[in-house]
Parts: sequence; structure tokens; C-alpha cells
Amino acid sequence: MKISKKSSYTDSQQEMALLFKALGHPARMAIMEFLLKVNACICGDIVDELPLAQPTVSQHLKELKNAGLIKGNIEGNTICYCIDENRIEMLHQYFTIFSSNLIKKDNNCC
Amino acid sequence: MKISKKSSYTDSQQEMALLFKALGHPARMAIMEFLLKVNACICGDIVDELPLAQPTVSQHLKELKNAGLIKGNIEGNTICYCIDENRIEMLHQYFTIFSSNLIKKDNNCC
DNA sequence: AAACTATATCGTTATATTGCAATATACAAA
DNA sequence: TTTGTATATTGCAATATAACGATATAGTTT
Repeated sequence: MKISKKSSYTDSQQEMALLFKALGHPARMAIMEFLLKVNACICGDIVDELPLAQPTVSQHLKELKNAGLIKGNIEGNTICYCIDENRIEMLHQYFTIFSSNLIKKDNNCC
Repeated sequence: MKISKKSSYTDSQQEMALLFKALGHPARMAIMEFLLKVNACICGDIVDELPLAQPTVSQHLKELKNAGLIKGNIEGNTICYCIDENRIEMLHQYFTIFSSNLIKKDNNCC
């Protein structure tokens, strides 16, 4: 091994990676955008909307929920899902900061 | 099969998913943030920075490059990598719009 | 040209993800 | 309480990803 090598990644890097990973599938992007479009919440309509079987949708919803990107609320028979605004704001902030750090600098290659 | 079922995802959903997927790994987040930190460009220093072997880093760089998140410039013996600002701006924009669409609405559940 | 340096590619192994049929759970309605 | 509806879980097969040693490529230096 060469010289140093950091042993691990920062908490932030790991947390952000989990968020991005959750968004890193077209079906989950479609779910997020569908939830955005239909405003409030929805449950099994997502199954009708996507070209996927119910268990597969359920699994994708679980992943989005684990990442904190959506919330689910049990209402009798159904479960009402909606986007967690805080998480979206977090992502928005991340790129605002990233972007402004980029602009300040000047690449001397590429 | 129930009623309709859209056959596929939009181009945008697929493209964004590819971007997020590329960012969905702590090593690649670390590379992006390292490139941001060191301002200009870097090549094999990333190998020293991360707890990964050279082929693994090379592979992660390739994925980031395929997603268009970074650019690589051959300079004699070395390759100088840097962030593609346009792609970052695209991501920033995405969440700006997403976020503003969210705020306008009022969830009636969750 | 030979040796060295930086990076990419190949081949392989281990692990994770995706998708779904079948089944379970839990509530609702009859 | 039986039937139906909505959702989750399980188990499995197919595929993708992550990591890395070995090796290839390409430029640099001597």
C-alpha cells in the first residue's frame, strides 16, 4: 500500500449516497414524479401507473421510504404515500452549495 | 392485467436516474467532493485518497464519466479529471423546480 | 530501446438489485 | 364470518455491481 489511504467515507457522503441510490432507478424516479404530480398522496394507483407488478412497486416504495424520501400514512385499508419535503430540500441545498463552490473556482484543465 | 399501465419511463426519468445512480455510491460521492475540494483537476491522487485499489477507482471514474458528471483530459502521461459544471447545474435546477412544485401544494395526508 | 509511471481493461469472485409469482396480513364490506 | 380489496413479505431466478489481481496500453525518462 502506498502512503496514507483514508479508511472510510464521511457520514455525509454515505447519507447522500443512500439518497441518490434510492433515486437511481427509473421506476423510483417515476414514483417520485408521480407523487409530485398528483399533489397529495396515493397508494395503489402507482401500480396502475407503472409497468410493474404490485410486489415490485411495493418494494420500490419501501426503498424510497427507507431513504426518507417519502412518507406513508395508513388510512384504513389503504396506505397514503407522499413526498417528504425535508429530504427534497436537503437535496436542493446540497446542489445549491455544491454549485456555488464550483462557480467560485476556475478549472485549469478540461 | 388491470387497466392501462404505461409501457415505459420518460427520457428525463431515465436520464436523471442514471445521474443519481452514478452518485449513489459513497466512493463516487467522495470522488466528486474531492474534485470539488481540490478545485482544478486531479488524476491518481484519488487512488491515494480513497480506501480502494487503483482498478476500482478507475472503474468508478469511468462510471462518473459515462454519466457526464466529470470530464477527463489527457495530459501526457496523466489524466486530469474535473467536474462537469453543466451536469451539476442540471441537478441543481432539477431540485429547484421539484422543490418549488412541492411548496405550492398542500399534502392532505402524512 | 529499457525501465518506469499512470491509467485502463480483463477476468473472476462475492454480493446486491430487480422483478415477480405465491402467499401472508389487515382492514372493509356483505 | 365469509368475501373482497390493498398492501407487504417471502422465495427464487436473472442480472448488475463492486472490488481487485493480473495484465495491457501509452506516454516519459534514462
